[in-house]
Amino acid sequence: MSYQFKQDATIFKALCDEKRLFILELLKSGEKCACVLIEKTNMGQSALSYHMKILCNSGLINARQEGKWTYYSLSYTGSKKAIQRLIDITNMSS
Amino acid sequence: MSYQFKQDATIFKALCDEKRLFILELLKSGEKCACVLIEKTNMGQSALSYHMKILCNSGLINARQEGKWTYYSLSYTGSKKAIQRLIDITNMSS
DNA sequence: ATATCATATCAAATTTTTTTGATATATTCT
DNA sequence: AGAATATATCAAAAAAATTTGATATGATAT
Repeated sequence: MSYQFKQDATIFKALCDEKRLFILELLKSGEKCACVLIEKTNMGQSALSYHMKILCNSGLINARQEGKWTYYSLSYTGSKKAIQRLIDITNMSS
Repeated sequence: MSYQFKQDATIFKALCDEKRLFILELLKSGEKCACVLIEKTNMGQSALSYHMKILCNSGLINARQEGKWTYYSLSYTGSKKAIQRLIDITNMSS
């Protein structure tokens, strides 16, 4: 399998889980601290950390460290790229 | 988790596997019979059938029966919907 | 310096997804 | 009708993803 397929799979893997979709939904209203996400999602701390890593690796979100807190936000660039890839994959560019 | 998250997860689940991305790539050049996909993907028959079911359920592809053959093709409607959902999820509509 | 807090990482347990081989079903061919 | 073919489905095995609890790391507060 090509590098492109691997890359694309990583992007859409991030989107194929309901909990991660809920996290993205929460981020639509703006940057959130991990602690807020833990609270709103009712997830354990390490489970949230696991999901945030998958989301970060996909490029769909950005992480920012501030002291002992980590803030997450939707990535404009990552989102644009994901949409473009989906358009390509589904042949909707032609 | 809401119905919408479940629906969206089903769409992106279809896209998070390299083999399914390869199948979609093959379909970009037009409708293909299952037997052709088996050949080009080097998959077992039942494995292909499994993946095609996931792709069909996502709405991204259409299946058409003709005699003993099944033909698959990209779904324009499904693709458009998937792209729209991704735009929504990533807040790129605003 | 020590204690506390937020988050990351690890390993084991659990759950979900995928593969494989066998069988079922429906269609065509003889 | 009986044989052959294409695909779907099932159940078991294998592989991958997720959860959980414990521990590590690094920052702030006392």
